[in-house]
Amino acid sequence: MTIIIVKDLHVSSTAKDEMIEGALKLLAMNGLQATSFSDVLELTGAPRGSIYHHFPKGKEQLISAALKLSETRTNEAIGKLAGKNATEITEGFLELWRQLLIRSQFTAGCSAVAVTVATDSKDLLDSATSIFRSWQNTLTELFKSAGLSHQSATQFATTLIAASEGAVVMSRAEKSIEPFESVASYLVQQASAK
Amino acid sequence: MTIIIVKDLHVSSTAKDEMIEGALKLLAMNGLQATSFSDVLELTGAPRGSIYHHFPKGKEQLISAALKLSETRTNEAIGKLAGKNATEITEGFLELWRQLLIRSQFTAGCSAVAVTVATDSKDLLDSATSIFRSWQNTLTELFKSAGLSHQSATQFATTLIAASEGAVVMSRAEKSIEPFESVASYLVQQASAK
DNA sequence: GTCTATACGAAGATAGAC
DNA sequence: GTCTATCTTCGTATAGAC
Repeated sequence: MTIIIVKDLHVSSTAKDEMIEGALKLLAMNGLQATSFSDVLELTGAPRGSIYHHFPKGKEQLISAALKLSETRTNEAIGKLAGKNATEITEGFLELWRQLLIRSQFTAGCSAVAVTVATDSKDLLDSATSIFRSWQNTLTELFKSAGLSHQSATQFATTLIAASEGAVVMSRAEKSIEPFESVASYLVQQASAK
Repeated sequence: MTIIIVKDLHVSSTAKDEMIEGALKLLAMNGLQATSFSDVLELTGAPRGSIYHHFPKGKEQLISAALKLSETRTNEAIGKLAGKNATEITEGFLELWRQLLIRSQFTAGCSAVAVTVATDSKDLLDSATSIFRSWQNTLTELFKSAGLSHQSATQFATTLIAASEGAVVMSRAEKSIEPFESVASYLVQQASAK
């Protein structure tokens, strides 16, 4: 009897989805300009002929789809923190970034940051803005449900996002979890005091 | 009588310095890959023939010099906060970023972040790391002089840097000072409680 | 939906004259 | 130190066959 190990079981993944997925991965690791069609094709094994079939508007459309995917995914993850207290919400959000850093061995970061600091396209900047805004809104609501005032929830949500983003960049630069954990520890402390 | 207005009076600026200066500006605005020699030449008016005269190792050398310039400048600015209390140090550091955002109308950010999220060069990543590390060290010392414990100073310095970096990115995305000010307000509050 | 081939431009880098 | 010209590579995009 032979056992077949399927490395990645994507039940209904199309070539298009694979490309979006690959673009997101490369975006987070290499930045916007360094995410080329060639790289995406190499990573996904997708055929070159498919690019402009699936993304007639070219690269912007692919990147835009990748950002949209990132927004959906992260919002799903954040949504699971509903009903928890401020400390748990903070820890849960930080855990998402911690996993990204560790799994990628400090080579990956936030796709929205990568795009924001490198794009000249209004549309792509808007897509990145949409990500930050949705996190902001969701986290603010969660913190309010956890008992924080509107003002306090808003401010702490924004700070949590900003500090996480910055900490991820610092840990990528250092190739060490240390800066991230230092910031994480501080934030959890703050949340627990609320 | 004719009045001659000199737009930029750099007493002893060489073509090389102008190019480094220009590269830093473009890096902060457009990101790493989008900072091309052509753009630097256009911005500075430097002659194309000078590039490989001044930077024989090419683009990496130019970017590396720009990061070094950024490190020197920011450290000078941070150094001026010596002897101040925790609140003033925090406000002073934040003010540097606020000025960058406002002067550039939310088009510029941190060059070290731009490089970290977009480079594949070990050397350039190290240059960025050096920037974060020097801020970290300097701010930690300042906070210790202001009366904080070693542990507390370290953690707050790291968080201040991370949160500032993240807030700058968010404000660039939103093209509004709001996210930055929300984070800044929170951080100053925290510093004042120490 | 996928393939090959190719056009087109931009960017980094080099050579040699002045 | 600066100039022009050129080379190579690479990335996006297009065309047309299968």
